[in-house]
Amino acid sequence: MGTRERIIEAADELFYQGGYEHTSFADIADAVGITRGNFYYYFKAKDEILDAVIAARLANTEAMLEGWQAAGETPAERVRSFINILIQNADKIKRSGCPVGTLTSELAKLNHEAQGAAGQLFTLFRTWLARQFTEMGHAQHADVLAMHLLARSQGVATLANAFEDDDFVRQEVEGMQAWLERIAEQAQQ
Amino acid sequence: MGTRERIIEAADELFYQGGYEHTSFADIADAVGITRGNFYYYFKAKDEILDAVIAARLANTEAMLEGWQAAGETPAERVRSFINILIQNADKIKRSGCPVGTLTSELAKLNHEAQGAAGQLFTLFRTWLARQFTEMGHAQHADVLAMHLLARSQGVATLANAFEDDDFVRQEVEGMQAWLERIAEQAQQ
DNA sequence: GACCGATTTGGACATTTGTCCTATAACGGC
DNA sequence: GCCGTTATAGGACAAATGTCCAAATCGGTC
Repeated sequence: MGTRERIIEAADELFYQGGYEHTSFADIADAVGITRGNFYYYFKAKDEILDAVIAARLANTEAMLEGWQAAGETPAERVRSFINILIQNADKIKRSGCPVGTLTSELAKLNHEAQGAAGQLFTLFRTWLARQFTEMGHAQHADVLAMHLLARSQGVATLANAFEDDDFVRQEVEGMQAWLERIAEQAQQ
Repeated sequence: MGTRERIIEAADELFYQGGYEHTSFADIADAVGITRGNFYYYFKAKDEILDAVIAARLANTEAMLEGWQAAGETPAERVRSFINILIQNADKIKRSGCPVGTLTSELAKLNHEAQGAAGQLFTLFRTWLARQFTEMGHAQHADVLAMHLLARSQGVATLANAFEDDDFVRQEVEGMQAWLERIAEQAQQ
Protein backbone atom coordinates (compact mmCIF):
# COMPACT_ATOMS: atom_id res chain seq x y z
CA MET A 1 0.00 0.00 0.00
CA GLY A 2 1.33 3.43 -0.96
CA THR A 3 2.26 6.12 1.52
CA ARG A 4 -0.75 8.22 0.56
CA GLU A 5 -3.14 5.38 1.35
CA ARG A 6 -1.35 4.64 4.62
CA ILE A 7 -1.73 8.29 5.62
CA ILE A 8 -5.43 8.30 4.83
CA GLU A 9 -6.00 5.08 6.71
CA ALA A 10 -4.15 6.29 9.79
CA ALA A 11 -5.89 9.67 9.69
CA ASP A 12 -9.24 7.96 9.33
CA GLU A 13 -8.67 5.92 12.45
CA LEU A 14 -7.22 8.82 14.45
CA PHE A 15 -10.01 11.20 13.43
CA TYR A 16 -12.49 8.62 14.59
CA GLN A 17 -10.80 7.90 17.90
CA GLY A 18 -9.66 11.40 18.85
CA GLY A 19 -11.61 13.79 16.68
CA TYR A 20 -10.49 15.81 13.68
CA GLU A 21 -9.21 18.97 15.31
CA HIS A 22 -7.57 17.19 18.20
CA THR A 23 -5.52 15.07 15.80
CA SER A 24 -2.34 16.82 14.69
CA PHE A 25 -0.09 16.34 11.70
CA ALA A 26 2.51 14.95 14.06
CA ASP A 27 0.08 12.36 15.40
CA ILE A 28 -0.69 11.06 11.94
CA ALA A 29 2.95 11.15 10.84
CA ASP A 30 3.94 9.20 13.94
CA ALA A 31 1.23 6.62 13.34
CA VAL A 32 2.36 6.12 9.74
CA GLY A 33 6.05 6.26 10.59
CA ILE A 34 7.00 9.18 8.36
CA THR A 35 8.16 12.73 9.03
CA ARG A 36 5.95 15.80 8.97
CA GLY A 37 7.86 16.97 5.92
CA ASN A 38 6.98 13.96 3.86
CA PHE A 39 3.43 14.49 4.90
CA TYR A 40 3.28 17.79 3.10
CA TYR A 41 4.31 16.13 -0.10
CA TYR A 42 0.91 14.43 -0.22
CA PHE A 43 -1.35 16.93 1.54
CA LYS A 44 -0.78 20.65 1.40
CA ALA A 45 -3.26 21.42 4.17
CA LYS A 46 -5.13 19.71 6.97
CA ASP A 47 -8.42 20.24 5.17
CA GLU A 48 -7.14 18.11 2.32
CA ILE A 49 -6.57 15.10 4.56
CA LEU A 50 -10.07 15.52 5.91
CA ASP A 51 -11.44 15.61 2.38
CA ALA A 52 -9.49 12.48 1.51
CA VAL A 53 -10.66 10.69 4.64
CA ILE A 54 -14.28 11.58 3.94
CA ALA A 55 -13.90 10.43 0.33
CA ALA A 56 -12.46 7.14 1.55
CA ARG A 57 -15.29 6.70 4.02
CA LEU A 58 -17.82 7.42 1.31
CA ALA A 59 -16.25 4.77 -0.91
CA ASN A 60 -16.08 2.23 1.92
CA THR A 61 -19.66 2.92 2.91
CA GLU A 62 -20.87 2.55 -0.63
CA ALA A 63 -19.05 -0.76 -0.91
CA MET A 64 -20.56 -1.94 2.37
CA LEU A 65 -24.06 -1.00 1.28
CA GLU A 66 -23.59 -2.75 -2.04
CA GLY A 67 -22.40 -5.80 -0.17
CA TRP A 68 -25.52 -5.84 1.96
CA GLN A 69 -27.59 -5.29 -1.13
CA ALA A 70 -26.08 -8.33 -2.79
CA ALA A 71 -26.08 -10.57 0.28
CA GLY A 72 -29.60 -10.00 1.57
CA GLU A 73 -32.44 -11.78 -0.21
CA THR A 74 -35.22 -9.52 1.03
CA PRO A 75 -35.23 -5.82 1.87
CA ALA A 76 -35.99 -6.65 5.51
CA GLU A 77 -33.00 -8.93 5.66
CA ARG A 78 -30.80 -6.17 4.26
CA VAL A 79 -32.04 -3.63 6.79
CA ARG A 80 -31.23 -6.18 9.45
CA SER A 81 -27.60 -5.98 8.31
CA PHE A 82 -27.71 -2.28 8.94
CA ILE A 83 -29.13 -2.63 12.44
CA ASN A 84 -26.58 -5.28 13.30
CA ILE A 85 -23.56 -3.06 12.82
CA LEU A 86 -24.41 -1.72 16.26
CA ILE A 87 -23.63 -5.18 17.61
CA GLN A 88 -20.68 -5.90 15.36
CA ASN A 89 -18.96 -2.60 16.08
CA ALA A 90 -20.14 -2.44 19.68
CA ASP A 91 -16.67 -2.09 21.14
CA LYS A 92 -15.58 0.73 18.85
CA ILE A 93 -18.90 2.48 19.34
CA LYS A 94 -18.60 2.25 23.10
CA ARG A 95 -15.18 3.84 22.84
CA SER A 96 -15.72 6.47 20.15
CA GLY A 97 -19.39 6.59 19.17
CA CYS A 98 -20.64 6.45 15.60
CA PRO A 99 -17.96 7.54 13.09
CA VAL A 100 -20.54 9.33 10.96
CA GLY A 101 -22.47 11.06 13.72
CA THR A 102 -19.49 12.23 15.73
CA LEU A 103 -17.66 13.59 12.68
CA THR A 104 -20.75 15.44 11.51
CA SER A 105 -21.28 16.94 14.96
CA GLU A 106 -17.69 18.05 15.24
CA LEU A 107 -17.61 19.66 11.81
CA ALA A 108 -20.87 21.45 12.58
CA LYS A 109 -19.31 22.97 15.68
CA LEU A 110 -16.16 23.94 13.80
CA ASN A 111 -18.32 25.37 11.05
CA HIS A 112 -16.03 23.49 8.70
CA GLU A 113 -16.55 23.64 4.96
CA ALA A 114 -16.37 19.85 4.72
CA GLN A 115 -19.68 19.69 6.57
CA GLY A 116 -21.55 19.01 3.36
CA ALA A 117 -19.24 16.18 2.32
CA ALA A 118 -19.58 14.54 5.73
CA GLY A 119 -23.35 14.92 5.49
CA GLN A 120 -23.18 12.84 2.31
CA LEU A 121 -22.23 9.91 4.51
CA PHE A 122 -25.55 10.17 6.27
CA THR A 123 -27.33 10.63 2.96
CA LEU A 124 -25.81 7.41 1.67
CA PHE A 125 -27.41 5.43 4.50
CA ARG A 126 -30.61 7.44 4.25
CA THR A 127 -31.23 6.75 0.58
CA TRP A 128 -30.12 3.12 0.85
CA LEU A 129 -32.54 2.53 3.71
CA ALA A 130 -35.33 4.38 1.92
CA ARG A 131 -34.74 2.14 -1.06
CA GLN A 132 -35.21 -0.95 1.10
CA PHE A 133 -38.45 0.37 2.55
CA THR A 134 -39.66 1.21 -0.93
CA GLU A 135 -38.92 -2.29 -2.13
CA MET A 136 -40.73 -3.52 0.96
CA GLY A 137 -43.86 -1.76 -0.24
CA HIS A 138 -43.60 1.42 1.84
CA ALA A 139 -42.76 3.76 -1.00
CA GLN A 140 -44.96 6.46 0.50
CA HIS A 141 -43.15 6.64 3.84
CA ALA A 142 -39.82 5.21 2.79
CA ASP A 143 -37.81 8.29 3.67
CA VAL A 144 -39.61 8.84 6.97
CA LEU A 145 -38.95 5.25 7.97
CA ALA A 146 -35.32 5.55 6.87
CA MET A 147 -34.79 8.69 8.94
CA HIS A 148 -36.53 7.11 11.89
CA LEU A 149 -34.24 4.10 11.89
CA LEU A 150 -31.19 6.24 11.28
CA ALA A 151 -32.13 8.41 14.26
CA ARG A 152 -32.61 5.45 16.54
CA SER A 153 -29.23 4.02 15.59
CA GLN A 154 -27.58 7.35 16.23
CA GLY A 155 -29.21 7.61 19.62
CA VAL A 156 -28.11 4.13 20.58
CA ALA A 157 -24.54 4.90 19.49
CA THR A 158 -24.45 8.13 21.51
CA LEU A 159 -25.73 6.50 24.69
CA ALA A 160 -23.60 3.41 24.20
CA ASN A 161 -20.62 5.74 24.12
CA ALA A 162 -21.81 7.65 27.19
CA PHE A 163 -22.83 4.72 29.38
CA GLU A 164 -20.82 1.85 27.88
CA ASP A 165 -23.74 -0.45 28.56
CA ASP A 166 -23.87 -3.64 26.48
CA ASP A 167 -27.30 -4.70 27.70
CA PHE A 168 -28.78 -1.42 26.58
CA VAL A 169 -27.38 -1.84 23.07
CA ARG A 170 -28.70 -5.39 22.83
CA GLN A 171 -32.12 -4.33 24.06
CA GLU A 172 -32.39 -1.46 21.59
CA VAL A 173 -31.17 -3.58 18.71
CA GLU A 174 -33.82 -6.17 19.52
CA GLY A 175 -36.38 -3.39 19.66
CA MET A 176 -35.34 -2.14 16.25
CA GLN A 177 -35.43 -5.64 14.76
CA ALA A 178 -38.94 -6.13 16.18
CA TRP A 179 -39.99 -2.77 14.76
CA LEU A 180 -38.58 -3.81 11.38
CA GLU A 181 -40.53 -7.06 11.55
CA ARG A 182 -43.78 -5.17 12.11
CA ILE A 183 -43.02 -2.80 9.26
CA ALA A 184 -42.27 -5.69 6.92
CA GLU A 185 -45.44 -7.61 7.84
CA GLN A 186 -47.52 -4.49 7.60
CA ALA A 187 -46.31 -4.04 4.03
CA GLN A 188 -47.26 -7.50 2.88
CA GLN A 189 -50.92 -6.92 3.51
CA MET B 1 -23.63 39.15 38.17
CA GLY B 2 -20.03 38.56 39.26
CA THR B 3 -17.17 38.07 36.84
CA ARG B 4 -16.88 34.40 37.69
CA GLU B 5 -20.51 33.77 36.81
CA ARG B 6 -20.16 35.77 33.59
CA ILE B 7 -17.16 33.67 32.61
CA ILE B 8 -19.01 30.44 33.27
CA GLU B 9 -22.04 31.58 31.31
CA ALA B 10 -19.97 32.68 28.32
CA ALA B 11 -17.89 29.50 28.41
CA ASP B 12 -21.05 27.42 28.61
CA GLU B 13 -22.44 29.01 25.46
CA LEU B 14 -19.13 28.87 23.57
CA PHE B 15 -18.47 25.26 24.52
CA TYR B 16 -21.90 24.41 23.21
CA GLN B 17 -21.58 26.30 19.96
CA GLY B 18 -17.95 25.59 19.12
CA GLY B 19 -16.90 22.66 21.27
CA TYR B 20 -14.68 22.57 24.34
CA GLU B 21 -11.26 22.15 22.80
CA HIS B 22 -11.91 24.53 19.94
CA THR B 23 -12.83 27.31 22.36
CA SER B 24 -9.76 29.19 23.60
CA PHE B 25 -9.16 31.31 26.69
CA ALA B 26 -9.06 34.31 24.40
CA ASP B 27 -12.47 33.49 22.94
CA ILE B 28 -14.07 33.38 26.36
CA ALA B 29 -12.25 36.47 27.60
CA ASP B 30 -13.37 38.38 24.52
CA ALA B 31 -16.97 37.27 25.00
CA VAL B 32 -16.94 38.39 28.63
CA GLY B 33 -15.00 41.58 27.94
CA ILE B 34 -12.04 40.88 30.21
CA THR B 35 -8.36 40.14 29.59
CA ARG B 36 -6.81 36.71 29.56
CA GLY B 37 -4.90 37.61 32.69
CA ASN B 38 -7.99 38.31 34.72
CA PHE B 39 -9.24 34.97 33.58
CA TYR B 40 -6.49 33.19 35.41
CA TYR B 41 -7.53 34.85 38.64
CA TYR B 42 -10.67 32.74 38.62
CA PHE B 43 -9.56 29.60 36.82
CA LYS B 44 -6.04 28.25 37.04
CA ALA B 45 -6.53 25.82 34.17
CA LYS B 46 -8.86 25.13 31.30
CA ASP B 47 -10.07 21.97 32.96
CA GLU B 48 -11.39 24.04 35.84
CA ILE B 49 -13.66 26.09 33.58
CA LEU B 50 -14.99 22.89 32.12
CA ASP B 51 -15.70 21.56 35.59
CA ALA B 52 -17.48 24.79 36.49
CA VAL B 53 -19.52 24.73 33.28
CA ILE B 54 -20.57 21.14 33.87
CA ALA B 55 -21.48 21.94 37.47
CA ALA B 56 -23.60 24.85 36.25
CA ARG B 57 -25.30 22.66 33.66
CA LEU B 58 -26.01 20.04 36.29
CA ALA B 59 -27.61 22.67 38.52
CA ASN B 60 -29.64 24.14 35.64
CA THR B 61 -30.77 20.71 34.53
CA GLU B 62 -31.82 19.74 38.03
CA ALA B 63 -33.81 22.96 38.33
CA MET B 64 -35.47 22.33 34.97
CA LEU B 65 -36.42 18.77 35.92
CA GLU B 66 -37.82 19.98 39.24
CA GLY B 67 -39.81 22.58 37.37
CA TRP B 68 -41.31 19.93 35.11
CA GLN B 69 -41.97 17.77 38.12
CA ALA B 70 -43.93 20.56 39.79
CA ALA B 71 -45.76 21.74 36.68
CA GLY B 72 -46.98 18.42 35.26
CA GLU B 73 -49.97 16.79 36.90
CA THR B 74 -49.35 13.29 35.58
CA PRO B 75 -46.11 11.47 34.82
CA ALA B 76 -47.08 11.30 31.15
CA GLU B 77 -47.56 15.05 31.07
CA ARG B 78 -44.13 15.55 32.60
CA VAL B 79 -42.45 13.28 30.09
CA ARG B 80 -44.20 15.29 27.41
CA SER B 81 -42.27 18.34 28.68
CA PHE B 82 -39.07 16.42 28.12
CA ILE B 83 -39.95 15.43 24.58
CA ASN B 84 -40.98 18.98 23.75
CA ILE B 85 -37.56 20.49 24.37
CA LEU B 86 -36.70 19.16 20.93
CA ILE B 87 -39.27 21.59 19.54
CA GLN B 88 -38.52 24.46 21.88
CA ASN B 89 -34.78 24.34 21.28
CA ALA B 90 -35.11 23.30 17.64
CA ASP B 91 -33.02 26.20 16.32
CA LYS B 92 -30.13 25.69 18.71
CA ILE B 93 -30.22 21.94 18.12
CA LYS B 94 -30.14 22.41 14.37
CA ARG B 95 -27.07 24.60 14.78
CA SER B 96 -25.17 22.77 17.51
CA GLY B 97 -26.89 19.51 18.36
CA CYS B 98 -27.76 18.43 21.88
CA PRO B 99 -25.59 20.14 24.50
CA VAL B 100 -25.37 16.98 26.58
CA GLY B 101 -24.72 14.51 23.78
CA THR B 102 -22.16 16.57 21.91
CA LEU B 103 -20.19 17.41 25.05
CA THR B 104 -20.14 13.79 26.14
CA SER B 105 -18.98 12.66 22.70
CA GLU B 106 -16.22 15.25 22.57
CA LEU B 107 -14.91 14.45 26.03
CA ALA B 108 -14.94 10.73 25.18
CA LYS B 109 -12.74 11.41 22.17
CA LEU B 110 -10.41 13.64 24.17
CA ASN B 111 -10.32 10.99 26.87
CA HIS B 112 -10.90 13.87 29.26
CA GLU B 113 -11.15 13.25 32.97
CA ALA B 114 -14.36 15.27 33.16
CA GLN B 115 -16.08 12.51 31.18
CA GLY B 116 -17.71 11.15 34.31
CA ALA B 117 -19.07 14.52 35.38
CA ALA B 118 -20.54 15.11 31.93
CA GLY B 119 -22.08 11.66 32.05
CA GLN B 120 -23.92 12.74 35.18
CA LEU B 121 -25.94 15.07 32.98
CA PHE B 122 -27.28 12.09 31.09
CA THR B 123 -27.87 10.24 34.34
CA LEU B 124 -29.96 13.13 35.62
CA PHE B 125 -32.36 12.78 32.70
CA ARG B 126 -32.22 9.00 32.87
CA THR B 127 -33.25 8.72 36.51
CA TRP B 128 -35.84 11.48 36.21
CA LEU B 129 -37.46 9.72 33.25
CA ALA B 130 -37.28 6.35 34.97
CA ARG B 131 -39.05 7.90 37.94
CA GLN B 132 -41.88 9.07 35.69
CA PHE B 133 -42.29 5.63 34.16
CA THR B 134 -42.27 4.09 37.61
CA GLU B 135 -45.02 6.43 38.77
CA MET B 136 -46.86 5.53 35.59
CA GLY B 137 -46.90 1.91 36.70
CA HIS B 138 -43.93 0.63 34.70
CA ALA B 139 -41.59 0.13 37.62
CA GLN B 140 -40.27 -3.07 36.09
CA HIS B 141 -39.10 -1.52 32.82
CA ALA B 142 -38.74 2.07 33.96
CA ASP B 143 -35.04 2.30 33.21
CA VAL B 144 -35.33 0.54 29.87
CA LEU B 145 -38.10 2.91 28.83
CA ALA B 146 -36.09 5.89 30.06
CA MET B 147 -33.02 4.86 28.08
CA HIS B 148 -35.14 4.20 25.02
CA LEU B 149 -36.64 7.66 25.06
CA LEU B 150 -33.28 9.24 25.81
CA ALA B 151 -31.77 7.42 22.85
CA ARG B 152 -34.49 8.50 20.50
CA SER B 153 -34.11 12.14 21.53
CA GLN B 154 -30.37 11.93 21.02
CA GLY B 155 -30.82 10.48 17.59
CA VAL B 156 -33.28 13.17 16.59
CA ALA B 157 -30.89 15.87 17.81
CA THR B 158 -27.97 14.40 15.87
CA LEU B 159 -29.90 14.14 12.62
CA ALA B 160 -31.56 17.52 13.12
CA ASN B 161 -28.06 18.95 13.34
CA ALA B 162 -26.88 17.04 10.28
CA PHE B 163 -29.85 17.65 7.99
CA GLU B 164 -31.42 20.78 9.50
CA ASP B 165 -34.83 19.38 8.68
CA ASP B 166 -37.75 20.80 10.69
CA ASP B 167 -40.31 18.37 9.33
CA PHE B 168 -38.22 15.45 10.46
CA VAL B 169 -38.03 16.80 14.00
CA ARG B 170 -41.78 17.39 14.12
CA GLN B 171 -42.48 13.91 12.79
CA GLU B 172 -40.23 12.21 15.29
CA VAL B 173 -41.57 14.26 18.19
CA GLU B 174 -45.09 13.25 17.23
CA GLY B 175 -43.94 9.68 17.04
CA MET B 176 -42.45 9.87 20.52
CA GLN B 177 -45.59 11.47 21.93
CA ALA B 178 -47.69 8.71 20.39
CA TRP B 179 -45.35 6.11 21.84
CA LEU B 180 -45.66 7.77 25.23
CA GLU B 181 -49.44 7.69 24.94
CA ARG B 182 -49.39 3.96 24.30
CA ILE B 183 -47.06 3.38 27.23
CA ALA B 184 -49.30 5.40 29.54
CA GLU B 185 -52.50 3.65 28.45
CA GLN B 186 -50.84 0.28 28.69
CA ALA B 187 -49.97 1.04 32.29
CA GLN B 188 -53.48 1.90 33.34
CA GLN B 189 -54.79 -1.56 32.57
C1' DG C 1 -6.41 60.11 53.93
C1' DA C 2 -3.60 55.82 54.66
C1' DC C 3 -3.73 51.00 54.43
C1' DC C 4 -4.78 46.27 52.83
C1' DG C 5 -6.96 42.70 50.48
C1' DA C 6 -9.49 41.76 46.24
C1' DT C 7 -9.56 42.43 41.49
C1' DT C 8 -7.79 43.54 36.96
C1' DT C 9 -4.32 44.47 33.60
C1' DG C 10 -0.87 43.60 30.16
C1' DG C 11 2.51 41.06 28.80
C1' DA C 12 6.19 37.21 29.17
C1' DC C 13 7.06 32.36 28.37
C1' DA C 14 7.39 27.74 26.52
C1' DT C 15 5.01 24.63 23.69
C1' DT C 16 2.35 23.10 19.98
C1' DT C 17 0.54 23.44 15.45
C1' DG C 18 -0.08 24.18 10.58
C1' DT C 19 2.65 25.55 6.89
C1' DC C 20 6.50 25.80 3.98
C1' DC C 21 11.24 25.16 1.94
C1' DT C 22 15.62 23.13 0.82
C1' DA C 23 18.68 19.29 0.71
C1' DT C 24 19.14 14.47 0.28
C1' DA C 25 17.91 9.73 -1.04
C1' DA C 26 15.56 6.26 -4.04
C1' DC C 27 14.37 4.73 -8.41
C1' DG C 28 13.61 3.90 -13.35
C1' DG C 29 14.73 4.75 -18.37
C1' DC C 30 18.25 5.52 -21.67
C1' DG D 1 26.42 4.58 -15.13
C1' DC D 2 24.16 8.93 -15.72
C1' DC D 3 20.01 11.78 -15.04
C1' DG D 4 15.48 13.45 -14.17
C1' DT D 5 11.52 12.49 -11.59
C1' DT D 6 9.60 10.99 -7.40
C1' DA D 7 9.78 10.55 -2.64
C1' DT D 8 11.58 11.48 2.03
C1' DA D 9 13.97 13.94 5.63
C1' DG D 10 14.76 17.63 8.66
C1' DG D 11 14.19 21.84 10.10
C1' DA D 12 12.61 26.96 9.82
C1' DC D 13 8.82 30.07 10.69
C1' DA D 14 4.83 32.60 12.32
C1' DA D 15 0.69 32.25 14.77
C1' DA D 16 -2.03 30.58 18.48
C1' DT D 17 -2.56 28.66 22.99
C1' DG D 18 -2.35 27.48 27.90
C1' DT D 19 0.08 29.10 31.69
C1' DC D 20 2.05 32.28 34.77
C1' DC D 21 3.54 36.64 37.01
C1' DA D 22 4.47 41.40 38.54
C1' DA D 23 2.49 45.78 38.54
C1' DA D 24 -1.53 48.69 38.70
C1' DT D 25 -6.21 49.67 40.18
C1' DC D 26 -10.19 49.44 42.92
C1' DG D 27 -12.99 49.20 47.25
C1' DG D 28 -13.81 49.28 51.76
C1' DT D 29 -11.99 50.01 56.85
C1' DC D 30 -9.86 52.34 60.44
